[in-house]
Amino acid sequence: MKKKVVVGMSGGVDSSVAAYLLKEQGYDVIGVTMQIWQDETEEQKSAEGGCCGLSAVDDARRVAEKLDIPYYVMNFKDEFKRHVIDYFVAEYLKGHTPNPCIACNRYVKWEALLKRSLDIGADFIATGHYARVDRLPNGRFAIRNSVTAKKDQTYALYNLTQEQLAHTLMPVGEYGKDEIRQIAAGAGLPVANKPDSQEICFVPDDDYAGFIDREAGASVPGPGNFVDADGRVLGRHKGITHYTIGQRKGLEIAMGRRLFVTAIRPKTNEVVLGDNEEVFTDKVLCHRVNFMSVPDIDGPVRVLAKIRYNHSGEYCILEKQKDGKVLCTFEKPVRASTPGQAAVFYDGEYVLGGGTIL
RNA sequence: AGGGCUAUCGCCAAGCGGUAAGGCACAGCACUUUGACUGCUGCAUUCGCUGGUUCGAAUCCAGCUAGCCCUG
Repeated sequence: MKKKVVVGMSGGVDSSVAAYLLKEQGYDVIGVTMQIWQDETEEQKSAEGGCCGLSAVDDARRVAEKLDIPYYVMNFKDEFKRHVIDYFVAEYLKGHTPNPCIACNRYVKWEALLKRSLDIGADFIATGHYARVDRLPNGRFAIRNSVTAKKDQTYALYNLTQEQLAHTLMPVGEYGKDEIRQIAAGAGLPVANKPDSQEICFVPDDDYAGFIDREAGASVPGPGNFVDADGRVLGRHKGITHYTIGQRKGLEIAMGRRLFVTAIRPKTNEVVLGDNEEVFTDKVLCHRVNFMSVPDIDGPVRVLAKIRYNHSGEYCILEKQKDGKVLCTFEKPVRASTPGQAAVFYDGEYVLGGGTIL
C-alpha cells in the first residue's frame, strides 16, 4: 500500500514541486494549505505573495488540480496566534528579537499540522524546505544541509523533535533553486516563475513595531533614553520594540560616527548605543536547547554555529552548563549575538542541535 | 543696556576672494525566504538678513538680527 503524505502547500514554487516530486515517487499525496493568519476579508494585500494569503490558496489549489491530488485548506489560526504571534509580540516586549519562522515550524507546521495529518491517516508530512532529513547510524533523525549551500533552510528547522522528523519528508532538499524552477516549468505548474516570498508572512508591510503596537496596545513600552556604555544619555528612542542588537539604521541620532545598538534594557526602558567593535562577543549562552543528531552532549564539542539565519557560521566549543544551558565559545568573535535569536549547531552537514540565545 | 565671540544641509563641520569638503542622520536601490549588518546611489545653485567693495565673495566692509561669553 502506498504511503500517504500531506504536503504543506504555500502556493509557492518550492512546496508545489515538493508535491509533484512525491507524487512522482509514488506517494499518495494530499495537498494542504494552512490558513494561519489572513482573514478571508483582507487577503488582497498579500497579492504579491505571502505564505498564507488567499492568493496562496488559489495558487496551491491550481497546482493541486494540475497534479490531480486532493487538496484542502485547514484552519490553524488559533495555533498560529498562540505559538507564533503571541510569542513574537511577547519577545519584543521583553527586548528580545524572536524568529517567528522557527516557532511556526516547531509548533504549527510540525505539531498541529502533523497531528492532524496523522489523524487523517497520513504517514508523513512534507514541505518545500531546502533541507534533507536523514536517519543516522546512531538511529537518530537529523536535518541535513540542502545539496546547494546557496539555498539552505536548515537553520529554521533545528528545533524539530525526533518524533516529528520521523514523519517528515523534504524532497526539495535534493535540488537547487534553479532545478526546482525547471522542474516546476517542466511539470507545467502555474507557479514556476512566482517570486520568492520575503518578509514575515503576518507582517506584510514589514512594520514590526507597528504590528506589535496593534497587537499589544497599551502594554507596549514607550519612548525612553538612548544611553552609552557609561550611562550617559545620548538621546531619546521610540520604544524598545523598534530596535535589535547590532542595529544601526533608524536610530535617528547623529553623533558624528556610526552608532549601533549594543544592548536593550527593558527594565529601565533604555537602549544602549556604542561603536561596532562593542557588538562583538566570543561567548554566547543558549537555553531551550534541542539536540538533533545526538541525544545530548557531555564533554566539550566543537561545532560550526550560526547565530542568525543567514550567518555564514563560525566555529565554537559547546559546553553544557549544570543548569542545562549551553555555552558557546567562539574561535573568532561573532557580531551581534541577539537574545531571542537561535544559535544552530552543525556537525558537518547535519544539524547537531540548537537553542535560543540569552 | 559697556566689551568680546559666533552665525555654512536635520546634527557636527571644512572653507580664509575664484565659483559650497567630509562625517552622522535621512531616503531609494541591491543583498537577504526573521530582525539586523553590508554595499551602491541620492541629499545646500547656496553659506542668518540687508546693502557695499570687486571681473568675481560663504570668504573683505557696514548695518541689522540671533545665540554665547565677560563686565556692570
